[in-house]
Amino acid sequence: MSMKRLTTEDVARIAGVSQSTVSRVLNDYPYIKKHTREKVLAVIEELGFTRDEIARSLVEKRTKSIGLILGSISNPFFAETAEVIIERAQQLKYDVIVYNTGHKDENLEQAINLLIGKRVDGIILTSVSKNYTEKIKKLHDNGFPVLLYNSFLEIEDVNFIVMDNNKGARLAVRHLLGLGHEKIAKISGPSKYLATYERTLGYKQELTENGYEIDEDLIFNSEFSYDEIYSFTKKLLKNKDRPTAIIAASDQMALAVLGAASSLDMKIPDDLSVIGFDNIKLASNEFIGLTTISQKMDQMSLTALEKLIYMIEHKEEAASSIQIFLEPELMIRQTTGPAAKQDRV
Amino acid sequence: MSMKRLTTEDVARIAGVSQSTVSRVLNDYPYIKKHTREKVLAVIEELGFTRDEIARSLVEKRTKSIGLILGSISNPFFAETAEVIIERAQQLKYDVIVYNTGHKDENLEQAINLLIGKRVDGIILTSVSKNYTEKIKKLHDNGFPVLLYNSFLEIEDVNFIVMDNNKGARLAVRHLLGLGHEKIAKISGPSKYLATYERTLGYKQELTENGYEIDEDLIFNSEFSYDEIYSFTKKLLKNKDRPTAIIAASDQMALAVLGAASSLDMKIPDDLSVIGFDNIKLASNEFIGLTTISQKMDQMSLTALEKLIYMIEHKEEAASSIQIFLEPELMIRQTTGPAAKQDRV
DNA sequence: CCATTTTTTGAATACGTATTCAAAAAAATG
DNA sequence: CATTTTTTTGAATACGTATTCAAAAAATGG
Repeated sequence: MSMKRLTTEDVARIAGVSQSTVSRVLNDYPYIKKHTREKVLAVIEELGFTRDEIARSLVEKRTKSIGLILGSISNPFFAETAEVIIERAQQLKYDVIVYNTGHKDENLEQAINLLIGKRVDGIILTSVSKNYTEKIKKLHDNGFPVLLYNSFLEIEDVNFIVMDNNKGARLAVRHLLGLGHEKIAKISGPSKYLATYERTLGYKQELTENGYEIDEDLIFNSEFSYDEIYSFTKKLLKNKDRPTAIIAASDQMALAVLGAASSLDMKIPDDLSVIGFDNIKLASNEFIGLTTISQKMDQMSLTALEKLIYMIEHKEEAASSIQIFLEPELMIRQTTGPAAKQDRV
Repeated sequence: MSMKRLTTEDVARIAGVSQSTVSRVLNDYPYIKKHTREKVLAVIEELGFTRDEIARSLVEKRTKSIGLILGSISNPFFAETAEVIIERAQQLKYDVIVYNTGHKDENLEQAINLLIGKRVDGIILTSVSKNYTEKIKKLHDNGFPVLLYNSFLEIEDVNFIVMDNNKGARLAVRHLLGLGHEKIAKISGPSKYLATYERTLGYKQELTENGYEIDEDLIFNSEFSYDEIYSFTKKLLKNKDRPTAIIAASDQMALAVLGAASSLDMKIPDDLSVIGFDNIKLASNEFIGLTTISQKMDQMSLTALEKLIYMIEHKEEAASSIQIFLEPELMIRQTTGPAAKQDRV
C-alpha cells in the first residue's frame, strides 16, 4: 500500500505558505525571510519530504544523469572503468545509467535510443564499431555530448579518448622479438573496431619492419567471447608448429589464452609467452603476473567523465573537439620469457 | 548549438491532428483511424521524433528505471551480477542506474536517497550493513520495492535472496579438514554484514563440532580492501606457525591471498591451500583453478531482477515477502590440496 | 431515414516542479 | 509622513506527455 508521495504543495499547505515559496527555499533563493525559510525547512524535515527529480528535470531540461555504454561489464577492463566513472559522477551529483551491449551492434543502437529517450545529459560510449559512424556523427552535430572511450572514429569533430593502439601493439611485438620469439600469434578483437584494427596493424608493421613475414594463420579475428578464444587457442597450440608467444587483444582474452594453455599442461612462460592489453588490476597480482600493455585506465576513465561533464555544463562554448591519445606502456611480468629452444612437439 | 527537441505538439501540427491523437498513436490506442495513424507515424518517422520519457514518467508515476547498489563493481562478483541484471533489465525495457558504495555506509545512504529522488521503480541492494536495518524497513513499509541481494537483515518482511552462508563456510572447512589441514585461517569481511558474520559463524561451528579449538588469531575481520588483505596475509604467512590453509570471504579476497602467497614464493597448493567464495568465472579458468564455494551467481542475479520487476508490476497484490536461500556448492579445483607435512619454516 | 451505438477526434487537465509577473510588505530616503 | 526602493510572497504558467470528458463523425439497426 504505497503512500501517495509528498509534494511541495503538501509542504506549502502545512507550513502555511505557497508552493512557490517552498520551491524557493529548496533552491536557496536569497529573498526569503529567515523566519519563513526556517519554518519551511522544519516542515520538510518533519515530513521527510524529498524533491521529485523527474518533475524537476522536466522543467530544467536536464536530468543530471549520464549514460555509460559498455561492451561487457564482466570484463574487468570495463568494470574498472565503470567503477571510476560512477564514483566520480556520484561526487559531481550525476548518476549513471549503465548498458551492456555484449558487443552487439543492435544492442548499442537500442541503448543509445533508450538513453536519448531518457534524456540523459550525455553519453560515454565504449567499443563503437565503424558501422555507427553516421549515428554518432548525427548526435554530435545535434550538439549532444558524446564521448568515445577506448575507441575512435574517423570523423572530424567527434570527441574521444583512446590509447595509441598501434604503438601498444608494437611495444608488445618488440618485447617478444627481444626475447627471441619468432612465431608470434595475434588474437584480435572484431575488425569492426578501429582500435582493434590499429593493434593488428601495429603488430604487422613491427614484424615487417624487423624482417619477418606475416603469417595470416597466426592472426585470429574473434568476437570478444571467452569460449571462442579458449577453443581457438587450444587448437592453435596443438599444432606441430605452434607459436611460442601469443599477443591477446585484452587482458581478459589473455586469461582465456592462459586457461587454454594450462588445460594442455603447458607451462607459462616456459612453453608459451602471453601478453595482454589493458593492465587490469589482476594483471599485477603476483599469482598471475600477466605481462601486458598498460592503458592507464584510471586516468583514462577519470578524464573521460570529467570531459563529458565539462561538455554538458559548457554547451554554449564553441565546441572544440576533445581528442586524446594516451601513451601505452609495457608492463613486463611473469607470463613472458625467453622463447623455448626448437623442441616443438 | 543544440536544437530544440521535438514534441508531440510539433508532430501534431505537421500531421494536422491534435496532440492527443499523436499521444494515442504512440500508445497504440485502438480507436484511431487507420489513415490518421499512418499519417502520424509517417511524420514521426520523417522527423525522427522520440518520446520524452521524463515527461511520460511524470504522468505515469513510474520511470522504468531501477537502482542497483553495489559494493564494488571492480570485484568480479559484483560485475558479473551487474551484467546479468542489466542485460535482463534491458530485455524487459527497464534501465539500471548503478551506484558503487565502496562498502561505505555513507555512500549507501546517499545512493538510496538519490535513487528515491530519481523516482526509480525499485532497488536491488547488495551488501547492506546491519546499521541500515531501519532505513530499509521504512522503505519496505512504505510499499517501495527493495530486494536485498547477497545479504539479508533480521526483519520480518523484507525481501532478500542470499546463499546459505553458514553452510557454505562449513563446506569449506569440511573440505580442508578432509585434506588434513588443522590450522585453517579465515579472512572475513566486515562483521557489520550479516552474510559475512554467518560465514565466520559456520567456520567456527564446523571446527568446534570436529573437536578443534577456535584460534582467534587466525580470524581476520577486514574491510574489502585488496591491499589490506594482501598485507595481512603476508604477515600471517611469515609466522613460524603459519596456517596451512586460508578460507577467504570472496574469490576476490582469495586472489589477494594467492597474490600475497606468491610474492613469498609459496607454491599453491603445496605450501598453502586457498578457498574462496562466489565462484566468479575466473575461478574456473585453468590457469587459476580456484577452489571455491559457488553461489550460483547467474541464477541468483537473474532471480533477483525478475523478483524485483514482479514486485514493481504487482504492487497491488498482498505483498508476501520473498526470502530465498540458495544452496552453496563446493567447487574443488587446484588451489586446495593435502596439508603439507609438518615442515613448518 | 431516423434513432442508436460505436468509432474517432480535440480541448482541457493533471503530473510536480521552477520561474515570471505582479502585488504586498518592509525598509530607506527625503 | 509621503515617496521611493528593496524585500518578500503568491498566483499563474511552462515543461511534454497521458488521459478524461465531451462532441463530432461514422456505422448500425429497425
